[in-house]
Amino acid sequence: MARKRITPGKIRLAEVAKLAGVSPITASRFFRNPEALSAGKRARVESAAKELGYVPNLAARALASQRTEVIGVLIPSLTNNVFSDVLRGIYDALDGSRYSIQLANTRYSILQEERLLRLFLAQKPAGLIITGINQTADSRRIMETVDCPIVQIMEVGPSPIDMMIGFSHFDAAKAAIAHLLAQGYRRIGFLGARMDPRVQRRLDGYRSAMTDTGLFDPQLIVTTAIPTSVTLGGTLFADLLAKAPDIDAVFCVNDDLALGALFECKRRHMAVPEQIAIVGFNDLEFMASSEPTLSSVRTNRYEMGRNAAVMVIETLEGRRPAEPVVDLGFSVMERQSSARRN
Amino acid sequence: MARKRITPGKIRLAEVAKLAGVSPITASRFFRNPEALSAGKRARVESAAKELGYVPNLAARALASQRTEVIGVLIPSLTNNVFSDVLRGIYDALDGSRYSIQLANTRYSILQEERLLRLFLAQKPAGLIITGINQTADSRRIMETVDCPIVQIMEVGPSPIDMMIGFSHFDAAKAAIAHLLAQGYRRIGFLGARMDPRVQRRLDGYRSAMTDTGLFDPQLIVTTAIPTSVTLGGTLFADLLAKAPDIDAVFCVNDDLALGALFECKRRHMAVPEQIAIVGFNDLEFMASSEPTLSSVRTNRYEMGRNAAVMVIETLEGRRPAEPVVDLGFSVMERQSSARRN
DNA sequence: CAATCGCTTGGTAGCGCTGTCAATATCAGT
DNA sequence: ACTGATATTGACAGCGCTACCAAGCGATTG
Repeated sequence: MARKRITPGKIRLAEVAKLAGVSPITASRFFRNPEALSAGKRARVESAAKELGYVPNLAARALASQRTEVIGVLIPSLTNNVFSDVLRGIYDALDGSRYSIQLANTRYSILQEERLLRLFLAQKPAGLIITGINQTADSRRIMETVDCPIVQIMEVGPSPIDMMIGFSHFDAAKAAIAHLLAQGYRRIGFLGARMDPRVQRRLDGYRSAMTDTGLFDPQLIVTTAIPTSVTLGGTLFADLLAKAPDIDAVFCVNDDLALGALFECKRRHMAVPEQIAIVGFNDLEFMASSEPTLSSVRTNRYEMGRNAAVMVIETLEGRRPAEPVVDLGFSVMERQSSARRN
Repeated sequence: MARKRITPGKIRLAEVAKLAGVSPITASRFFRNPEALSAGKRARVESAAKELGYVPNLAARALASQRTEVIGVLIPSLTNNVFSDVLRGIYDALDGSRYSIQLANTRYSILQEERLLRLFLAQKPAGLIITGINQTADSRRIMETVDCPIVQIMEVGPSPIDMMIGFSHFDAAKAAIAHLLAQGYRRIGFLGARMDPRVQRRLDGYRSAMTDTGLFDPQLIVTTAIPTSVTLGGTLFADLLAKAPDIDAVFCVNDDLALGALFECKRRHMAVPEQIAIVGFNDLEFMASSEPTLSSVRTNRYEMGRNAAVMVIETLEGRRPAEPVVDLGFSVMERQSSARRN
């Protein structure tokens, strides 16, 4: 004989319904769609729930309704402060809503991403936020067949799986180089780390700008697969100087590298921007307060995360955004480190 | 009449059991405690599960077993890169395990923390990781009655709720000041932002060290409730100089402030460390590669997160750590910015 | 050889909630 | 007053899994 597992003190929906004098199903509706109840019952259920301190059992709800209120988030790194800004936006947008976040780290591997994707989707998430536009063919196929809102973040490109929010890394890098060119710099080096797809597109933007003006020279490019750091910025800058001692500017694919390059300049007593101009990417907070202040390409990371989450929620609530692809743009913050040479 | 909701194609535990030629309950046991099965059945269930691509339904499992495999994590900030290191440690430790993370941001409010705590505990988490040792009395009471492993992280102190891992912020700050004193600095300023409980304890450590040597002077202390930033470091340092122009060193409660102070020194053409020594706190990556390199107090944030998660898992699996309170210590990284004056 | 023991396996029921549909109450229109 | 339409409410069963208990079975023991 199987046991009776009844937990005596626990407050279930049935208890709330009983106190409110309605059927359990009506009480259930109160929590999911209050408008469907008459004002009287609505008030009764509400006060009964409050009186008993009722908290719905999410597992039971998920099992019965065959869906969850969890939004899966796949990002490539927890270290990179770019993603912590995005995450903050996502968490802020979901704060106070019924939805929660399940986060996973792909470690910049699209195979790992595919594995995590399968894991997530098996639990029927309410929505999905995924980084970038470079997924495996299988990942794409899986996501296209699944029935939940999906937002690709960090960049925009052709053929979104569902929705998309970001900016063009190619254009952003190109604009940074255009700024340096406009300031009169000609031998502009490129420093890149990690070289994930978005960094690659920044390199493409750099190459395009340099080629357009006939200034392209492969000697000006230094890249590595190593993850970024300030220290690495100094090292790469030193490498660049060794390869191309005549550079007059350097574009760094992120601000950590730019800061590292700045420190390396100081160590070598090279004047910034007189001898070397420096431009970074992302416009982290410290760029505006360094000495000299560092130019950078501002990207709207917090807004990106926030809007991505909002897009998912709106879709879930039947108010799908009119425009599935949102380009948040960027702006080149021109500061002392790349000021016009005299 | 109610409907039959049977989903035809779906692979449930029953299908796996059927293919393996065992009862559903035996298949269930395979996933929870493989050792309980005979080798033959174990192999049969395993291959059946793989063949069908079975993925357990976590909601059903949670409902039936009355517990989840979710570890709740309460941290005060998503912006602060100190916490991103801790989080990375937690995620790494849980990677590949059956447990997942539910993260929430208390925004440095213990009332918010209490609210989130109630929310979490209502879902019966497998474990809990919570920041700091300053919880509301109600929070403490709730946590003491709940039956799951709890780890308080970031600092150590008396009367842990359950387990604890961190270090003494008081001792760490005191050691930093001791280092400056040993180097011959006497008028040592203090820069503090946010002033959460841990920062307060660093201030206490500073005060203690200064008082011990008869050098304490309230004019040397500049604090603010504003969240930290590099820019703020510059501003606070300027404030400090206005209050106490004769300072010869400054201890900053974190590295962002230290970097801001360094830039402010450069702007004012004050030589570091000749005129002003600078010591930060946390030893973020950039401290070792700035120019001059910046002294700091190294804290083991990644290890803290990792070990906290491991402590939770070990407890869940019946191997409770012998020592419930772990002091991870710290080390003063003595670099150029606080080198002995000539 | 019966009694006992430990290991493995299975049957039954139920975890707490919601989807489906039917039933009832309410209301406007003729 | 009656019909049909609409707004509310309720009954039922079942979502997929596991807790509990019992039974089967070979090995051990006196």
